[in-house]
Amino acid sequence: MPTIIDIAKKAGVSFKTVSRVLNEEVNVRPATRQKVLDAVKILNYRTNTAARNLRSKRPKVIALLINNPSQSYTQSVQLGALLGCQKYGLFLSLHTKYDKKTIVSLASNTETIGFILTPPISDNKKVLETLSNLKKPFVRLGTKHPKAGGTRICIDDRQASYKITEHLINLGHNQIGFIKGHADYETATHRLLGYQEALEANGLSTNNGLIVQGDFSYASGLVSTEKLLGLNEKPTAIFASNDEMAAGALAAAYKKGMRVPDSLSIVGFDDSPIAMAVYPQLTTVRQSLSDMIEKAVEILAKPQTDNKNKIVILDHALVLRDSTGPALDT
Amino acid sequence: MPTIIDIAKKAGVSFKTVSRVLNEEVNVRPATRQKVLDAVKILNYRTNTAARNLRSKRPKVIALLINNPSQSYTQSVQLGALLGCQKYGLFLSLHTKYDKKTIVSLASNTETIGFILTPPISDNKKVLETLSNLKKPFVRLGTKHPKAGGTRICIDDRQASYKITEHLINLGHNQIGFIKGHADYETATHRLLGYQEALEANGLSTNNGLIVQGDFSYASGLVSTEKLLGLNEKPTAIFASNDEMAAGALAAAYKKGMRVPDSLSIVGFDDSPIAMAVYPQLTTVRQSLSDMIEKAVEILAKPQTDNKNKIVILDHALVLRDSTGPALDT
DNA sequence: AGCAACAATGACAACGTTGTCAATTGCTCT
DNA sequence: AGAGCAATTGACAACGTTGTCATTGTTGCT
Repeated sequence: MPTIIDIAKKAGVSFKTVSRVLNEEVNVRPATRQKVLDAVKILNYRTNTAARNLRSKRPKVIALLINNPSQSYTQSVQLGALLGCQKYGLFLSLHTKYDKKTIVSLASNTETIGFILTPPISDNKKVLETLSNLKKPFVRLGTKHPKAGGTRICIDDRQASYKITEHLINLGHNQIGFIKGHADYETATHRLLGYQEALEANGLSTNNGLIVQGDFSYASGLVSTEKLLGLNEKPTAIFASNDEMAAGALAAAYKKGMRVPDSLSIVGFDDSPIAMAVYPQLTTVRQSLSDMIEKAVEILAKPQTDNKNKIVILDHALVLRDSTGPALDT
Repeated sequence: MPTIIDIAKKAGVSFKTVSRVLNEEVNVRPATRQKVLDAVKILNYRTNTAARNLRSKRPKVIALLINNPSQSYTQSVQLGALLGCQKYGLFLSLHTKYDKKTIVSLASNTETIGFILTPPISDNKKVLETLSNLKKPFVRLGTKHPKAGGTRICIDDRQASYKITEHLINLGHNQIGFIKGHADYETATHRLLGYQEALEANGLSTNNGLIVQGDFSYASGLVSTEKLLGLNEKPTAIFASNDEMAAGALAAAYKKGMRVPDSLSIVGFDDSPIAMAVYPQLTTVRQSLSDMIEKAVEILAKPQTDNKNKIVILDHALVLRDSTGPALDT
């Protein structure tokens, strides 16, 4: 492998000048820069990151904190994180433990640039408290709440929820059941709010026992739906706060012998792979977690822009598939 | 951050001895080792990996080649890879492009330890040819075929397939449709063979037009099942070569108004998250891709053991859920 | 006790880069 | 043309570790 010294010889300059060119420092004459770049190309030079890190102490590792590695959203999270890190020449370290000790030890590692928190860790009090004392930047995914600082990246869950609820209302549904997500997730609250606002805006009651607590799992979607379908005033549509619970809702409907969407409409949220694997395929809200996390990596990788306490709101989209249909005439 | 020199002072030895202890070299007196370890603990020392990498030139990166990052199996692959890398203090670099140029450039990077190939790349002729000229170790997942060398890690697809087919036969099914996987995947062939062997062993015909070509996608599972259900001699059970196709098969059954498992049994393969998200939940074969890949990382991380051309066969398990039931009396 | 053989430790260079500061070059202005 | 100044380049140390080789300590044997 060639070193900057080899490049320097080839280009007829000092190796320090080569270093300057490679680091895009100012005050290098264009002609000199070109000579160096040519030599780099000819010798197929690649920076030795170990040497660079040793001397420059530029940190190189992003710590990604995730709660439950088996959850469906982690796939795109990991993918986005890896791709983002590669884009900026960084390394990713993945953690499913996030006690104080772990975080402090990560933060005290000079190689660590900062942290990315995924829900529900984004709103975990202890973690935020620990991080706020540590002077390392961190990005929180899927939350709007200012709390202990850090850049936040999310979609407008409330608006998305409003829109998908309105979609159901427009189909004629006026008894819409809602399965709430796990209380630790801030998104769960926003999705509920959006649902309630849409009902109110359309003159429907929001206080009729149609809201059931779930926890984002398939099992909770199933149980919650069974509860809803056992009510005297059965819902004609069910809004599950994520796709996994919507899949559970489908299962509950089938068990009762109901056909979706003929006698019951179901919507989910996330557009995870599951949404297209169930029958009928789910009407849902698409959000790109991998975009979120790539953005998060970018923010940590380029700290020059002032991102403290900033909030980034990404796009979402309503995805209409086959799990929703007109309400039955009653 | 303390350095080995600080540790050396604290422990009253030379910094070289500290280095020896940290690298678990032989020929260090236990008492000396203990003094060093105590100092390490007290000062909370952490090795500076940049310095270590610079001097030792021990390579530190594992290149993971995957075909389609959106496929369901990639989640556990990535997870296993990341965890494995962390266990051995390595870094993971993920690649979805695997043309000759990419591979050569990765291999020429001195930081690269070796490659892990996931299906169908494990049996990609071009890739194997390129790699065999490059003197970097590689591990191939999900294939038994010797071809161009490299350690192979897989389950016994044939036996697993045999067992799940036999499960259907024992339920009384004698018309079992089979949806083949994508031809590029070696596992697709083994699964077919296991199915055929089980039929033969039980005196059933294997040559009756009940084998349809799929490509491991949901859509192909759906279309293939429609074909099978359109036959004069309809199958009473369908064996889809993976869970995604099984989900498609379920959809096709529902479209026809059939109930699973009452009028049609369906089995999948992989036990991916989808298997538990559909209704009814799938009877399938569990294989742990994350175990496979952790093993792969281990093999690359500890090259001292002679693993050339070795094959590692991991366990699998039949998972009986709700998508299979007794055959109809006809 | 004396010596060999080997185990244990230490001294110091080297890895490839960036940081610091000094030296040189080129430009502007009189 | 020469002074003065900024832009550009270069010389060399330093980063924290491991590799090499020399030195010291210990054990077993005669």
